[in-house]
Amino acid sequence: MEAGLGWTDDRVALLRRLWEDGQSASKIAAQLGGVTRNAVIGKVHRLGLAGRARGGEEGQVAAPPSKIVEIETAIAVVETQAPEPVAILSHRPAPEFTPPVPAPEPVALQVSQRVTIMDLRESMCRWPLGDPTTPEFRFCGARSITGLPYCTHHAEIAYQPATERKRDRRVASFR
DNA sequence: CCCTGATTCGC
DNA sequence: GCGAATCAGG
Repeated sequence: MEAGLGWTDDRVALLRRLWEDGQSASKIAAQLGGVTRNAVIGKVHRLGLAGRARGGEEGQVAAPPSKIVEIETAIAVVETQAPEPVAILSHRPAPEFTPPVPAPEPVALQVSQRVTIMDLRESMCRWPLGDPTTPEFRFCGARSITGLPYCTHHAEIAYQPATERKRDRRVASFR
């Protein structure tokens, strides 16, 4: 599953916006998923956008990302990152984003930090928390398992064997 | 040691 | 075109 990664128009567009927004290559890579920061930098150069957003004169500091971009990015992440576990357990979010089914189950106690897209790092859990269309949207942010995008808690929810999923019906609830 | 982007070069 | 390895630096 999850074929066709690579620089699709979508991903390139996202890359452009984030880079021009002053995001670091590593953060952009983490958000895109499936690519390293080297790949991002390489692509940036090939696209001819090397050198950050220069307002004109030197000493110009990149402006902080707008709220809109932050939210758009969050949505993009959910659409490009979450598909793996989400597509299996529930259904891919519709264009307008269909809120996940309410979770009647008390998925154990979780003490996560919750981080915004801005503070999300490669080693942090990328499990989406809440509604991406709201400013309150966050990612789990807990230490992720090496090699996986999620922490132990969310990895358990994300990667459930098809067979086991049948009897032990657990729903991906983004909480 | 954490991070940053830049460049090279085999694929 | 792509991106890992590497370089140079903060």
